[in-house]
Amino acid sequence: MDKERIKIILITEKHFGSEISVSGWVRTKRQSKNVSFITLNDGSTVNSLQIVLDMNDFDLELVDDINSGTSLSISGKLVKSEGKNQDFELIANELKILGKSDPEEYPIQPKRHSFEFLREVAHLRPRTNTFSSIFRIRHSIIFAIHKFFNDKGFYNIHTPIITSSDAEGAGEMFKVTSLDLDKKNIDFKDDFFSKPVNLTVSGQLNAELGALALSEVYTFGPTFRAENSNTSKHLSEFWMIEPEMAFYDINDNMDLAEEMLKYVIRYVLDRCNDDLLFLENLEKNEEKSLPQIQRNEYALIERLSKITENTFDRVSYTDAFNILRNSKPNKKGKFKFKVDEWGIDFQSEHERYLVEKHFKNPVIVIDYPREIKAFYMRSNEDNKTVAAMDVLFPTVGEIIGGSQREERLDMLTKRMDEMNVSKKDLSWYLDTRRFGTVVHSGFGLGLERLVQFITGMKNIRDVIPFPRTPGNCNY
RNA sequence: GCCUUCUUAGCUCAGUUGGUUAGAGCAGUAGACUGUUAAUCUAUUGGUCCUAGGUUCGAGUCCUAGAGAAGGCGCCA
Repeated sequence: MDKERIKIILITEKHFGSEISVSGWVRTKRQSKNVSFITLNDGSTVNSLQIVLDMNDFDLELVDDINSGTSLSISGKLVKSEGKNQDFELIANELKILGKSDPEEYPIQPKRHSFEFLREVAHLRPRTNTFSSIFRIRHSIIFAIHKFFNDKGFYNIHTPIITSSDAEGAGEMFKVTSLDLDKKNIDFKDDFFSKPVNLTVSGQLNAELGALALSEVYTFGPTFRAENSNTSKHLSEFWMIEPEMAFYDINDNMDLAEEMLKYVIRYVLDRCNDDLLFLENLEKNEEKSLPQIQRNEYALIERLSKITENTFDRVSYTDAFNILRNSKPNKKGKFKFKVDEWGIDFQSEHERYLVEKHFKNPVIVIDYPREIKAFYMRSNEDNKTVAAMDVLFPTVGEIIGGSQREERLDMLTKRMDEMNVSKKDLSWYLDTRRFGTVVHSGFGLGLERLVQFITGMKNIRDVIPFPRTPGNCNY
């Protein structure tokens, strides 16, 4: 007898009419005198398998012990369903309870729970349709990213998680130590690495070393930021993809970013239709209680399809600045931060206006003022801007930040001096410019922000299995 | 970190200008039911109204402080 996962049973007909065995967790049970129904899910798909129990064949005591959350192993015959909501059902002839679930204690009920409540039981939320869908889609996104780069000949390199570099300026870092912090007069020379070290905030500088040897590389690793950020778009621990390519200028960099995002979204559209449909319906139901203006103009799957079909808009910082300065909300004083002086950094409200109101399309903004960007970005001819690029998406905002890197040693060291970045600490980085430097580019993609966009989830804490945020590190 | 709002049963929520013994649906429990679909029907258990002070004859409701959460903002991916 075949032991099979529910996904295979439901999408192929190969088991129809035969004896099979399945295992999974009970979603609901509907019990009556002569016949009972169990909705069984094993996480392989958002869809569940209906199990039919003829009550003449089973002890009442056994069936009474089956509740939401109970794990079961069942053998039976797969037949055409007499009910309306499913094509197949399993007529059970053997049933074994693997693990009981006390219905008075089990927090997941067969009803709608708030995401806030499910965050408090994050260890059990993968048992819900919503979160199992999200985590299956998250897997497909991860897999598609690796496949995209592998198919293009990129090499995946692991950049360090513990780092002695703190010159990247990407935010507050978590310190890593094996010292007893209760002791006074701590000297980091006595610490494990004989110096202070941190958790990484970016693999970029290390990835550049790889690119300047293997030409095209990418990192895909955890990233840690100790910023006290309390928003629906920030995590203290998240996953970042950072491709880094030798012989790519800023235009090649933009082309790659756009191609990658479209590839990944297409991949998910092609393979996760059931999960996307489920999330789309969830979103529609949520939006019913919202005023029209707060609802999405297009349903989830259509939003994703549009991304893959249309070319991203590309605009220089200066042009975007002029669009914003001349925009209605700016003239009417609707922006909290007025757009009046060239050189300001765009705020969330400005990015959202560009993407959602002006272009109504993903936008890549390039050539930002040098003063608001990092030291390693390549200076443009105008001596005012750098070859930076930010990919802005609807709802989630900045999904990618990247640049062409400054490959000219004299220009790079000049910027480091101006911005007080230690040349001594980064001498290994400068060596790439001393020995066979080349034009190169790269960018960073926040995995969770992409998952957020693709699943339509409003809060980033709901697209990572175990979210870490200020004051919150459980499980 | 800042601003705003919220915290009532296991969950989702109602609770009037401060006024008897704080309610509903779902879940749970007991029973009924020949095919259900978050099954249905009957009965029923369940409360530190976030915490600590205060005002008042009287506080779920008003005030102060604290804790936690959500949304927005900043920092960024």
